[in-house]
Amino acid sequence: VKTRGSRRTEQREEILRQLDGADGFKTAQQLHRALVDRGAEVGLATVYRTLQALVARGEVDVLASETGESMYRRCATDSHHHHLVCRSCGRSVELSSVEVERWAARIARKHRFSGVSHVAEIFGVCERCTSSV
Amino acid sequence: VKTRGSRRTEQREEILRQLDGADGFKTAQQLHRALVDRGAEVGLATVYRTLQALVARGEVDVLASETGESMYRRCATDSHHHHLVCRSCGRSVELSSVEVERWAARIARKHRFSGVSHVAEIFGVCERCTSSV
DNA sequence: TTAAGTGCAAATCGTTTGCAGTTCG
DNA sequence: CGAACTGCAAACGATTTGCACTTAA
Repeated sequence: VKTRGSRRTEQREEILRQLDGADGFKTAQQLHRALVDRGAEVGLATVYRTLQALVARGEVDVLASETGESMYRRCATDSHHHHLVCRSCGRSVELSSVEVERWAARIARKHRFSGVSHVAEIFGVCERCTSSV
Repeated sequence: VKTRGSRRTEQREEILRQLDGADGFKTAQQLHRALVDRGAEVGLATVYRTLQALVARGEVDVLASETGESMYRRCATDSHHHHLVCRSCGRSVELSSVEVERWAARIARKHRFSGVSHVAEIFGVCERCTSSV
């Protein structure tokens, strides 16, 4: 286990800036492309490494898209929550749900599973994307 | 769109047999390894192609593991449902949840998202695996 | 100075595909 | 016979890593 993300570097700032500017979940590749297009000099590997570090520190949320790629977003809430994600643009809404939490806990208890975690994400097409097609 | 899985072949039978024998979600690679170990002559590509076909026909369930790999299982219920999956052995329990369905529908409506789908899986370690460590 | 960070290219890993040779119906 | 199917190896796309070089502290 290395100590990562302890320094302030140009590229790290750029990546954070990009994350803040995004209004939804983006893949590492999308973020990198955006950075390059914008003129920022950051390598793809660095984007991956940085995102990894940010996730480890809990500063960024990851979720697996329906196709299996990891998507990242800087979330407002630092506690556990779920998302409603637009399949088309990645725009997302943070959700906290007592129902889901209770459901997961109840099921786990019932079947005597330990070390339980759960994922619950809703995918769809947001209003803006629906009308722009 | 091709017509796939219309024939009865030796390898298809082996794969189905393997799926029936499994008591939880398995990756394509795990299934393939098991088949080879058992002496069945099936190529990895065939396993992937067959699983794909089975999923398309709704005879098999897929879900993305926490690490992003696809895991397959022959499910009893043919309608939409969720799972409680053991991280250690893959053993799983099928769940149907009115709460989750209602929650997803309510959230989608509220934010005016269309074409909505959702995933909700619970991961943990089953009793048997917990005690065998 | 020196551990942390970076770019690049090569390496992984899961999965898909092109193709030539089988096989089911 | 002809469309499905198969194996194999090459192709892929996302992510990781080895390495030599740079830089923050």
